[in-house]
Amino acid sequence: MTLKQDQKEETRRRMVQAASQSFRSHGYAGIGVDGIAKAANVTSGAFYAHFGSKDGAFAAALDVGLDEVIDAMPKFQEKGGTEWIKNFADYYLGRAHREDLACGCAMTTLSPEVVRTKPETHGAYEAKMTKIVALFAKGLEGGSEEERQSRAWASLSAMIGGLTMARAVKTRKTAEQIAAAAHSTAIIAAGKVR
Amino acid sequence: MTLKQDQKEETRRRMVQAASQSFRSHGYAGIGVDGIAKAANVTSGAFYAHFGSKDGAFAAALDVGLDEVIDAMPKFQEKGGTEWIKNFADYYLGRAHREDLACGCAMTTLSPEVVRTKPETHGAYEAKMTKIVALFAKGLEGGSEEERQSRAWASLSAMIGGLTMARAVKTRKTAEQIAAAAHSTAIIAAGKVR
DNA sequence: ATATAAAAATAACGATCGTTATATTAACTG
DNA sequence: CAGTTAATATAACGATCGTTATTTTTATAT
Repeated sequence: MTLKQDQKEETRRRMVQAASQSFRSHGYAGIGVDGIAKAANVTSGAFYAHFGSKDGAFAAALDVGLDEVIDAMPKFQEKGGTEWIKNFADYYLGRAHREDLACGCAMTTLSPEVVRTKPETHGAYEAKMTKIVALFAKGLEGGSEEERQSRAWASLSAMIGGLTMARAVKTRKTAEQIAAAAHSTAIIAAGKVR
Repeated sequence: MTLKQDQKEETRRRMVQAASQSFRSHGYAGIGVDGIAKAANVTSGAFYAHFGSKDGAFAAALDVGLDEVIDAMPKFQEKGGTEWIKNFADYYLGRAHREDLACGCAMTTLSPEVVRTKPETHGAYEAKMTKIVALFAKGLEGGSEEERQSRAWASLSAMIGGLTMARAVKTRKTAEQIAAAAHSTAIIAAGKVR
């Protein structure tokens, strides 16, 4: 690994991070290539050398964003049992996460953008989300694998929808009402109540 | 009501509808003023005469979008009882709604955009959503008013989150798995299981 | 040290961005 | 019918859009 390769890798890391935060904060169309490049302390030249297109940068940001979830899931679950889901929901719907768009979970910030991307990106999204749901389901008990995955989808739905509304609302009071409701349902949905 | 006023009203109606569909389809930053004006068969001149700014058009689109939900809610509930929620979830997570972004419910398509708007729009969003939840809760049974509203938030969370993911995924098979899971949880959340 | 390679910066492209100012059209009032 | 007013169209603004081509910089290999 030569020095030049190191620097290139470092530059790419910074650019992916800048793209990631920018797309989450401002949406796909809400930030420009120059803006992302500037946030990474490079210029558009480096941007296109690494990503090829704005679409490409979004795909990369989505990829690492969902990988963050994939990496985090086992850490929540490492103690065994099913109490991890409470900790997960605590974090996901808690104030810190609610009030940080730039570093907010990609499932909530980027999913609404994926709808408008090219089919290729749809496919990558589905693959990663399926992986996330499989990991989520691994931390659930009872029922068949298919049932557990269904409960995982349901629990994630509640958290993502709740987080989205809680963020859109003006007062913290209402945001917390929404978060509490979604929190409760996310946990129930994950359990075997059906 | 003079002819001129009639025409102005008609123009505004077309523009609000164009803004509504455009913002839902492409997101706030994904469509330009000229694009919206063209979709309404007018020019940017008429746009600014009516809305004052692009922000203003978004606020108007959000307003009518959430009013659509407010208007629809009593229609679902008119027969009394709680079975209406199944019909609501059927529609909300069904294929037709999943595959129509432009006419898709504003709660799902516009909420992620509201996060980035000015405080004023946040406030309008909260007011309308609170109204929607109150109407939703009116169709639920058991528990206090506060509990019923909490269940309404929870049920909406599941539907919105589920719809968002179902739309982002590539294959219909997976979309339907997500929709089914969210559907089930939306109904359970609306009932008094907690 | 010099030549070669790659990485990033710079400059420029036409297109579109949101917005303002002005001009044109058409309906209302007398 | 003439004059006024309101609604919409037109034209233009500087800024930014995504992208390509070229130039500069810098590290590696000879």
